[in-house]
Amino acid sequence: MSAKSFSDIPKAYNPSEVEDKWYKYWNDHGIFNSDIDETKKPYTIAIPPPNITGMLTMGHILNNSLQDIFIRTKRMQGYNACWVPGTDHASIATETKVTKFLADKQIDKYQIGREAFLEHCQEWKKEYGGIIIQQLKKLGVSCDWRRERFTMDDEYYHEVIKAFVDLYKEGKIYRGYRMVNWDPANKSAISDEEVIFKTVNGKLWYFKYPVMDSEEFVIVATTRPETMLGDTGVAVNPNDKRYKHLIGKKILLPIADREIPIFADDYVDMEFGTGAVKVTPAHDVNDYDMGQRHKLEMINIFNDNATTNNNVPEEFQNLDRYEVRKKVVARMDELGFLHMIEDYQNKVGYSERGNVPIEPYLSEQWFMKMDELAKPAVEVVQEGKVRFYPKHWEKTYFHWMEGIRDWCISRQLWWGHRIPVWYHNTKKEIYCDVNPPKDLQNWRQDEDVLDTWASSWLWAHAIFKTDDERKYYYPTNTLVTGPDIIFFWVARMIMAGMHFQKNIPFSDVYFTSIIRDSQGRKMSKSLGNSPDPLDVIRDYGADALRFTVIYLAPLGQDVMFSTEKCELGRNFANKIWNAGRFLLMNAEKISLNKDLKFSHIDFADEWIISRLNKTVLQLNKAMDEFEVNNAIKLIYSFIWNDFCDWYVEMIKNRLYADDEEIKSAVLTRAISIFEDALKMLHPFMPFITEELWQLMDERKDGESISTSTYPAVDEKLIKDSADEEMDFVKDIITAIRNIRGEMNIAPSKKVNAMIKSSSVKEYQIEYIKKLAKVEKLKVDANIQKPKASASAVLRGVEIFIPLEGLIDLEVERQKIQKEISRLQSSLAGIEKKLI
RNA sequence: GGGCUCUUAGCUCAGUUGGUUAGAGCGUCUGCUUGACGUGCAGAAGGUCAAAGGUUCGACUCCUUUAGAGCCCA
Repeated sequence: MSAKSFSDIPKAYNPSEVEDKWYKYWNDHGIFNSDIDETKKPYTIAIPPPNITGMLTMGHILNNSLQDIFIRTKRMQGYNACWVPGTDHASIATETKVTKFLADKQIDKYQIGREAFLEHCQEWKKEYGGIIIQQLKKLGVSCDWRRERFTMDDEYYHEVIKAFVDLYKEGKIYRGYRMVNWDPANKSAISDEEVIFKTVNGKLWYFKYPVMDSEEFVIVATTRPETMLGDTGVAVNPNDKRYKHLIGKKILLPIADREIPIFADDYVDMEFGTGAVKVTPAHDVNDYDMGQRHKLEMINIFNDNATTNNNVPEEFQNLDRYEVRKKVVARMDELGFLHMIEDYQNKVGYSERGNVPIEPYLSEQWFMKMDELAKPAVEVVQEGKVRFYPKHWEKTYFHWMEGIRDWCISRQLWWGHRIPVWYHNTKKEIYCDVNPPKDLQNWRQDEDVLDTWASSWLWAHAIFKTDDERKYYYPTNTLVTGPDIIFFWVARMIMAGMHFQKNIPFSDVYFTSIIRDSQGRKMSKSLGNSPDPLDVIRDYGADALRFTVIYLAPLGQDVMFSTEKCELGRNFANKIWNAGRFLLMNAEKISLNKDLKFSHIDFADEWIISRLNKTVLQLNKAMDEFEVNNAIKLIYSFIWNDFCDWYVEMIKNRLYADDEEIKSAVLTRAISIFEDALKMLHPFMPFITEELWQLMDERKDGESISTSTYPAVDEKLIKDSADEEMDFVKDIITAIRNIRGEMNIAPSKKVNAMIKSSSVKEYQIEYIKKLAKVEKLKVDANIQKPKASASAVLRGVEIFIPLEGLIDLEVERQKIQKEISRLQSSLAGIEKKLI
C-alpha cells in the first residue's frame, strides 16, 4: 500500500475545491441509491418536503444535516439506507405567489379561469419549484434523487384523492355549513392551526342598547363594533342580579332597527365589561354556539372579502370591515348610544399565510371527523411504538389529541387536489369517487381543493409507489422535523399511517431546535437576520456549516447562531486537514505495511487504541439515543485532543528515529486510526472526510468512505490501565509545562527535571523529555529537593526543576514579593469589610 | 387562565441513575515562526450552578415555593 503524493497540498483546507467534486462522484456512482434488497435491513427516512416556493433557510440546514447524519451512519453500518426527497405543492403559498406573478403581468386569475391558471402554476413550479432541492444538494445531503416525489405527481395525487374517497365512504368526511376561520385576503377557509394569535392594542367600545317598552338601557362592550349590525341577541349570566329583570325582554337594535331578545346563558362572564354581551352568531365562534343553543337568527353581514353585504342598511353596504367600524361608531355616537371607549389589549387571530385578521365566517366546508382517527395515533405513542425526542413533546401531542376538533380540509383555491365530489345538476345527488361520473355533463364538481396537509399527511407511505416497496421500506425509521408542525403534520401523519397502512409511519421522531440569531430572535425574512446558507457554505464550506450547527444544537434547545460561529467548524476542518497532511507527508518517506499495524506497540499506542474504541462505543450509544450533539463532541475531542494534541506528538519520536520497521509500524497504525476517525466523522462532515480518505490509500473508482465499513468496537481493546498510565504521563508533562509557564522559562530553553518516584517507567521518560522539553530527566525514589528549584506534587510523585541559570532568581524573588504584598493588602481590605 | 422549556465562566452551551477539584468552544491575559496546522501550539485567569426552603452522610442534579426569559394551547 502506498499513499498518494501530498507535497503540493496546501496548508489550509479549501472546501470549495473539494465539495462539488465529491457530490458529483457520489451521484455518478449511485452511492445514495437504494433498492429493495431482502438480504439487508432497510433504514428509511422520508424528508419533510420543503415547500416549492421556499428557499433554503438555516432551519433546513439543521434539519437536513441531522437526517443526513442519521442516514449516512446507518448506510456505513450496513443498512439499506433510503432517504426519499421531495417537495410539497403548498396550496395557498403557491397560489398567492402565482397570482401575484400574473398580476404583475396584468393577468387576472379570475379572467383566465381555473384551467389556464393551473397551467401557469405548473409552469411556475417547473421554473422555480426545484430551487430548494438544488440548494439542498450544496449541503451534501445523501438522498436517493431517483426517488424525488412531489405531492401533486400523478401517483401521489391519486393517493390523496383515494384517501378522501375512502374516508368519505366511511363517513369520516362530511360537508357542513359551519363557522370557519376565513382568510379574506385569500378568500379561503383555513384550519385552526393556521391561525396565529397576535396581541394588538385595540379599543373596547361600550354601546347603550335601548330596552323596548322601558326607559332602561343595557350597556354592552365589544372589540368589534361593526358586528352590531349582525346582532341577534343580548346575553347575560342567569345569576346576574343586575339584569335578572330584563331576561325575556327585547331590545330595539339601533341602526338596524331590529328587535332582538335578552336571554340568559352560563357562558357570559359577569366580571367582563358590563356583564351583558351582544351576540352575533354569524361572526363569532362563542356567539355561534350561543346562537345554536338559543335558536337565534344568524345574519351574515360580510362578503367573502370582508366587505359588508346587503344584509346591512344600504348606506353601510360594500364597505371594508374597518371602514364600517368607524361609520357604525360615529352613527352610534350621533344617536347617543355610544357610552364610552376604553383602551383595550386583545388577541386577534391572523391568517398565517395572508397575514390579515381572520374573520369567523359561516360557509359551506368539508370537514374530517378526527376523534376516531386520533385514538390509535394516541395509543402508539403511549405504547412507545412511536418515540419522541425530546420526550416532553409527548405531552403537547397528547393534549392536542385529547381536545382534537374536526379538521376543515376544504380550501377555496385552485392549486391543489380538487375535491372528488360532484353534484348533480338537477337531482339532489352527490357523487364521490376517484373517477368522475360517466355522464359528466349532468354533474358539476366541487370547486374546492384540499388543505395541503390533507395531502402531506400521507407522505410517509405515499412516497412509495408499489406494494412491494411499501412492504419493504414502510414504516420509515426516523422523522426529523420542527416542533412547530407537530399538529399540522406529525400527528396527522401518525393518524394517516394507522388508518391507511394499519401501521405507524415512523418509529422515532426527532424534534429539531429553533435557530435564532445571536440576540435570540427567531430568524425571519422581515427582520433580515437570517444569513443565506449558500453564502455561508461559500465562505466556510458545507462541512463547517454542518459541523457548527450540530455542535451548537443540543437536543431540544434553541440555537443562537451567527455566521462567525462557523469559524468553529472551519477551524476543525483545517485541523483535520493538517493532521491528514502530517500523516501523508510522512508517508512519502516511510513505507507503509498493514501487517505491522499491531506490532511495536507501546503504552501510547495502547492508549489511543483504547480511546478510539471507547469513543466509538460512546458514539454508538449517543447516536442510538439521538444525542447528535454529544456525538459530535465525542468525535471532536477524540480527533483534536487525543489524536492531534497527544498522539501525533507522541509518535514523532519514533517517526524520526532510525528503525525502519518501527517507523513503518507506527505510521501505518496512525493512519489506520486516523481513517477510523474519518469514518466516524464522515456522516457529520462528508466532504473533507471523503477527500482525506481517498488520499490515505489507493482507492478503486466508485469506492467511497460512504460505503466503507463503520469502525467496530472491540471492547477488549478498551483498557483502563492504558488510560491511567497515559493520564499519569500527561499530568507529569503538564506539570512541567505549568512550571515553565509560571517561571517564564522560554520555550526554546530546555530544562533539567527530577522526579521523586519509583513508578515512572524507563520508556515513559522519552515522551516526557520530548513533550515537556526536558534535557536531563532523573527519576529516583530518594531524590531530595535541590536548592532554588520549582516543584509540583501530583499522583504521589514530586517533580523538581532546578532554576539556577534558567531565570534570574533576584528578579523572580522581587516579582513574588510584589505578589505577596498585593495579596496581603487585598486580604487586609477584605478582613476590614468582614469586621 | 392551562401546559411545556429554560436560568451553570464575560458570551453560547455541556454536565449521564445524587458522589472527590463543576467541563467545552468563543472571548480575555502571558508566552511561542517547537520540521501538520497562527484557521495553530503551550500556559493562565474567570463560577454562591437564578433565589429561598426541604429530603440526604452528601444536591448543579431530587422535592416545594418565588423571581425572570421564551414557546405552545385556550
